[in-house]
Amino acid sequence: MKPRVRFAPSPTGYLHIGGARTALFNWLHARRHGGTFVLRIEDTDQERSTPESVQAILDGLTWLGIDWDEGPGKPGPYEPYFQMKKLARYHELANQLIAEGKAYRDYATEEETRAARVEFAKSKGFAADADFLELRKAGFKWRSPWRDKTEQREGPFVVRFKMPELSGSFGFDDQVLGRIEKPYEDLDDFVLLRTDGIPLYNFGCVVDDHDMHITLVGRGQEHINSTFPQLMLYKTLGWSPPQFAHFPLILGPDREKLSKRRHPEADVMVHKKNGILPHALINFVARLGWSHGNDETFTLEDLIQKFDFAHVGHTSGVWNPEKLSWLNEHWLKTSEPKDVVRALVPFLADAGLTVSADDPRLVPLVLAFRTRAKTLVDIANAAKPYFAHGVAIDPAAAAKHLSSEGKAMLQKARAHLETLEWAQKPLDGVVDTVAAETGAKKGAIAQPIRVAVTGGTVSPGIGETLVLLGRDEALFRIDAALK
RNA sequence: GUCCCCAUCGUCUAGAGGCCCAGGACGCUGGCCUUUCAAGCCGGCAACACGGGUUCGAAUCCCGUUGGGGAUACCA
Repeated sequence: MKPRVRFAPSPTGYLHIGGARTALFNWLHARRHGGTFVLRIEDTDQERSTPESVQAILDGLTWLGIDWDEGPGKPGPYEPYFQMKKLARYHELANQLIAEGKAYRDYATEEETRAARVEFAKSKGFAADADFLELRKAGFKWRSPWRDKTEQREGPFVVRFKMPELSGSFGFDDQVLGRIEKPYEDLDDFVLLRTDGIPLYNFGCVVDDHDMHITLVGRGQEHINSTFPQLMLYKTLGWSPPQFAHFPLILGPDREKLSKRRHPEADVMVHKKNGILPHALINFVARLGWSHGNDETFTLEDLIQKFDFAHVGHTSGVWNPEKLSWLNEHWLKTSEPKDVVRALVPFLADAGLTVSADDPRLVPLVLAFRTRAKTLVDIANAAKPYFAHGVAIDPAAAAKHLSSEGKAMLQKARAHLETLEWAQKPLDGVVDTVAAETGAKKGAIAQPIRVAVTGGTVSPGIGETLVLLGRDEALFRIDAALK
């Protein structure tokens, strides 16, 4: 059977790096087995959900090259793919559960729940106004007086699942972690529908995964515990649950869970801005929590061919910016130059250069600087002087290499340069020619040329640099330096 | 607190009882190459959390301890 998997983000901000990896693992699984990858927007948190966030998620996935078969902009058989558009469906199911005595309307007022809370707090020695979560930690459980009533009345209510009183434990076989179990008694009457009629995560998630015929749910380990109430729902609704796969978390360099607040790198798009290739990020994030022997670099095809849940790790991984950087350097060096150029163009624009993607100077430029750059930003910055007319010479470099001897060498080199075919090889030869002629060291010839032509002491090889500049510009700069 | 998950170099990891006095990668570091800077190449440092078992034999299995993370909402 072809798998149907999904990525179900909540649109409450940018695409989070952890979410991106969850999406990737699911996508890889679908692509490998010829299955379907569904994108579902869980927008039930009305306070935090925004249309901009939906767009940010779509943009992030698109940049990474993760496409979806069903979801926003991709009509499919199980529409809609936004939870807020199928409220009626949740209500229908909730009412069915109520009618069957498997859920109930909880009309408990604020006062009633508070009274119960205060009583518990007192018995445990807490202040009367102790934080709800603190009390939960101390073992407070809300047991509604409406649990066993069926009467309806006016006024707001939440719909709660009526947890059966069962002994023993239940669980599931996680595709990465193995068997996970929990005693029934650990579950309580969780809320299905809020007062405003909007479903809560556990309910909406189960209904949608069922409705969308999801066969495997792959998500972060933070959801392990919510699998249990969800399993109860499947059982109660008479549905068979999908398989589950829980992926390890990604921690920040400080070993805290990667969060939007403290970790800028949690935003997928900051890496785009930083000049990281999308595939480098994919490669990095894939290797964080998954492995394939000693392999480190993977093309997308490799990943699709080799990815499996069995080799997803069990341990949280720490974000390692150096490794991301190395991977970016690797893909900068090994990708098709044309592809690098395409990714580079926006950065050129940011650097103030209006160059079209098919400018013939771009490929040689990428070839010259890709081994010297960590990011596309580096390449764009390096490229800038090559598009200008004339160059400002660094005084320290001039002092060192454009002394009278330096200029003498430069003069000799210039004379040869004029006669040569303007290509890397013959141009490189000029250093040897002058060295043979004068008995000087190669550095004493190459450096004055380099400084004259680039303004500094660091650049690609002389021949390559000269070609990049073009004959006219190169000669112009040399003459300027000679003055 | 309770429940759940986890535990190999600083970091990501290989390792499914003997092939491991533990391999790869990043980083760090020494060198080679070299007209600069990179890249590349060769080398080095560096780990099985601890304690008990099981076994002829354990990084690998079991138990406990410790440590880390996650969940405990009318967020997802």
